[in-house]
Amino acid sequence: MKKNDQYHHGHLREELLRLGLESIETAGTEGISLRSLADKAGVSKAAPYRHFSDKEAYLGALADEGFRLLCIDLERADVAGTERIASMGAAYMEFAVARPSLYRLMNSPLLCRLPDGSTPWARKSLLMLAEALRKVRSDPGTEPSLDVDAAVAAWAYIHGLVLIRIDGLFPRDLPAPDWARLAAAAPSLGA
Amino acid sequence: MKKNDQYHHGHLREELLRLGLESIETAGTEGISLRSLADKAGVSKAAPYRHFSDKEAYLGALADEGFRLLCIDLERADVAGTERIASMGAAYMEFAVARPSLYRLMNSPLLCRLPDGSTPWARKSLLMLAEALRKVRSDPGTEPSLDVDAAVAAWAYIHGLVLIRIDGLFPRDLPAPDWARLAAAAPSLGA
DNA sequence: TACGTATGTTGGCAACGACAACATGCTTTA
DNA sequence: TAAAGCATGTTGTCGTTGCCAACATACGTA
Repeated sequence: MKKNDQYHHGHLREELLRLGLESIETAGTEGISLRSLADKAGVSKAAPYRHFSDKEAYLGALADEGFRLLCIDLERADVAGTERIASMGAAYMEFAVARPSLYRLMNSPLLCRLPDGSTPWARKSLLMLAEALRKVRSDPGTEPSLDVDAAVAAWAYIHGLVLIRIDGLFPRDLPAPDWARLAAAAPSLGA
Repeated sequence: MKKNDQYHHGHLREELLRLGLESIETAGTEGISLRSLADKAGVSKAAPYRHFSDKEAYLGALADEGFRLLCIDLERADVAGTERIASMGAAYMEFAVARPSLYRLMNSPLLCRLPDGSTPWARKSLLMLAEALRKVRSDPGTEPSLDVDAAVAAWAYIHGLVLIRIDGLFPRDLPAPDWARLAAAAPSLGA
């Protein structure tokens, strides 16, 4: 345990990411400011700039932190057998529903503006989905190679489904869709 | 034609929306400020607040303006026959690719925070998609009723596909998917 | 021990959203 | 027609934010 008010925080970078994950869902992505985070960390307003070149770099790091958490959930859901995709699809949707603002940040155009290699977990999570899809398809024993278009189709479906749900795009006055059933329908895609 | 520097602009609301549509793709959604728009319209910084209660109300109006444009494109693509959905799917993707920032705004969580009935064109465009889907399915002559889950499935697929494309989420170093073919695959959904 | 570097602080600037108080000009009606 | 009322635009201001420069502090290392 460190003394309370020392000049150097010690783990400010990790603390800022932790605080970001904590407040993004309550305050929304727009409600996150480096100044307010610095306040919460008990540190001056300019301190975050010692760890992140600008706000976009911080949000990029926060997004990748989100992908790290997603990878953990996907790993846990990666059961063997035919229900592999359904299980991962459900885990994927549960993650997004539990952390809607973070999920949006993770899939925002911000990511592709970041320097290559700055979001390793984002790449990892995509490869996990693609690999699971590949395994399911090669289970019958035909082609073990990855069909890019099929993977994108499945990804697009679950991604769109999740966004329509968490963004509240579906009209409130119409009968609500069966989200779980729709999420489980992902494997029937890309024939 | 009106005199140039008169006290009252006359069509400020429409002008602000027009300027917004014009600059959103070049400056990005984050780059839009009511102040800069007021400048471009040759009007003082507080003038926009006479027409929109706050920035969110303006962005909501801008989004609905986008849906109006989308409705026009969808209407044009609503050809009769079996390729109805493929045609509308292509039009949908072309719209989003041509106006990525606007498309993102139109499908942002902002919409569901707006008062009911403030985005009539958003509703219209969704109903157009659902109606087209219904027609295709009843073409064989079985059930004319709308299957909500099937409509959401098709919507989610094309929505996710478009977002993955315009947000640049697909890794640049992997072989690019065939977007057009994927978009045309929408009708095979939700069996 | 002294120096260099990483980390944190203070002060300040410009842009922005939003509000209040005021100015202007159209519209309606007495 | 004239005055009242309202819609619309202006000026001034405040608080917040991103970001930079100059400075302070502490840690590691030669």
